[in-house]
Amino acid sequence: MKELTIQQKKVLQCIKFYIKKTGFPPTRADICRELGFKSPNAAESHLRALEKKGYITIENGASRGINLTENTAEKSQTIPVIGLVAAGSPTLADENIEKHIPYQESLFLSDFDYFLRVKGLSMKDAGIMEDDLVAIKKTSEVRNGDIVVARIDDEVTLKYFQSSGNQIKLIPANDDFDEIYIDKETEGFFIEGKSVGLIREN
Amino acid sequence: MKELTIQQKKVLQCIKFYIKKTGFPPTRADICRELGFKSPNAAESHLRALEKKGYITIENGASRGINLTENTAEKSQTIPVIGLVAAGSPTLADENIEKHIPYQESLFLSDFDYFLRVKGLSMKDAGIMEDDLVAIKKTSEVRNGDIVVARIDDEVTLKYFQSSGNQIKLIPANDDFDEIYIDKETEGFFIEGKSVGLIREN
DNA sequence: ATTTATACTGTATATATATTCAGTAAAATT
DNA sequence: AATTTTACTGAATATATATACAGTATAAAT
Repeated sequence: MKELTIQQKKVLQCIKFYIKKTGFPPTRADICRELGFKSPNAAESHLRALEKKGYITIENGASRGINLTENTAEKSQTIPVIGLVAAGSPTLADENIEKHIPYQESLFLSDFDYFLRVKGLSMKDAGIMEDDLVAIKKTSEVRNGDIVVARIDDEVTLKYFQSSGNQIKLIPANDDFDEIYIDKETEGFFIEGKSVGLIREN
Repeated sequence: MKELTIQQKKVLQCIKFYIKKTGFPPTRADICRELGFKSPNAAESHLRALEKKGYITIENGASRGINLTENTAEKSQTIPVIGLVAAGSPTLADENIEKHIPYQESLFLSDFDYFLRVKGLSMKDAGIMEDDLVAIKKTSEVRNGDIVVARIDDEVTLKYFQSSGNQIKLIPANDDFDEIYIDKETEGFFIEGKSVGLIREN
C-alpha cells in the first residue's frame, strides 16, 4: 500500500475520528472545519488522493459517501497461534500456525505479533504453564529480565534474558532446568522476540 | 427500552445492513428504495419513531445523520475487571470495578462474567501470579479440581476446590499457604464462580 | 527540463437530502 | 368515544453537499 503524506494521514485520522464520534462520515466542509482548511476543495483533493492510494472508497454523488477500506478500518483482527515445537523455529509460515484467534487491539498494553503455545514447564515459576498462549512481540531489543523467545539453531525456547558484556544467560523459571550460557555472536543464536502478555484457556 | 413494531424493526435492520454494506448510513430515499416505500416521509416517520424510542439518534440538518445508539450497535463488548480485595466480595457493583477492557466473544472456550484482579501468590504453582486477570464465570456448579472464587463471610479467595460429602477443602497452590476446611452448610460460605481463563498484561 | 503530485484559496452550481405540510386509513391507547 | 400511534402517499422546498473550474505555489518524480 502506497505511503501517505503527513496531511493525508491527518485527513484519514480526521475521517476515522469523525465516524467514531458521530457514527457517520464527514462532509468536505466538516473536514475543512476540523483541520482548518478554508476551501472545500482542499478536503476534496485529499479525499481523491486517499482514494487513489486505496485507503478509502468514495461513492460518487452520495453525501458523506466515504468508506474506509478493509485494511484502513480498525476492525477486530485475528492473530496467529504458533506451536512451540522443540525442533523448529516459530516462524509465521503457514505450516507452523496452529489456528487464529480474534483479539482486540487494546487487550495488552503493548502490541504483539503472535501467540506462542507453550510446551513444557521450564517457566513454571514465572506463572507460565503448559499450553499457555504467550503474546510475543517480534523484536531483538530486549532488556535484562524480559522473558524472551530465543532461538539456538533450530531449537526455540522461552527464558528470562540476562546479558552482561558479550555473555548472555538464558534463565529458566524452574529449578529442574539448567541455565544456558551463550555468546552474543554465536552463529545460529537469535532473539526472536519478547513476551508482552499471556492468555490461558482453561 | 420500548418495544419496536414489525415495520420499525425492518427499518432498523435496514439501517444496520446499509451501514455494513456501504460504511455510511442511508438517506430517507435509500430506506424507501430498500423497503419499497414510495414517499420519503414514510422513512422519516419511522426514523422519528426509532429516535423517540431511543434506538437511534438523528443529527438534524445533516445528511445521513443517523447514529445507532450504544445498545443498538453490535459493537465489541467490554467486560469489567474487579479487584480482589481481602475484605470484600467481588460483586459487580460500580465501586468494585477497576476498569473495563474490550474483549472478543470467542477469546476463551467458555463464556465468563468478569475478570478478577489477583492479589497475592496463593495460587502461584497453578501459574496464577499477582495482578493476573482471571476470567470468572459466575456459577455455584463447580467440580473437584476447579479453581473457584470462594467467599467466607467478607473474605474472598481463589483456590482449588475439593469436596467429599459435606466437607469442602479449599487448596492453595503454594506450600506457604494452608488448606481451608469448611462445611458445605456453613453460614457465610459461598462459591461465587470458577476460573475459565487467564490474562496477564506484562 | 517537464511533468506530476502535493497543498491549498475562492467561487459557483447542480443536485442530493432533510424536512415540512396536506392527506388517508387502520390499529392501539386512554 | 376520543386521542394517539402506526403506516403510509404525494408534493414542495430550503439547504446541505459534492464537485467542477480557475488560480497560486512548492516539492517530487521522470
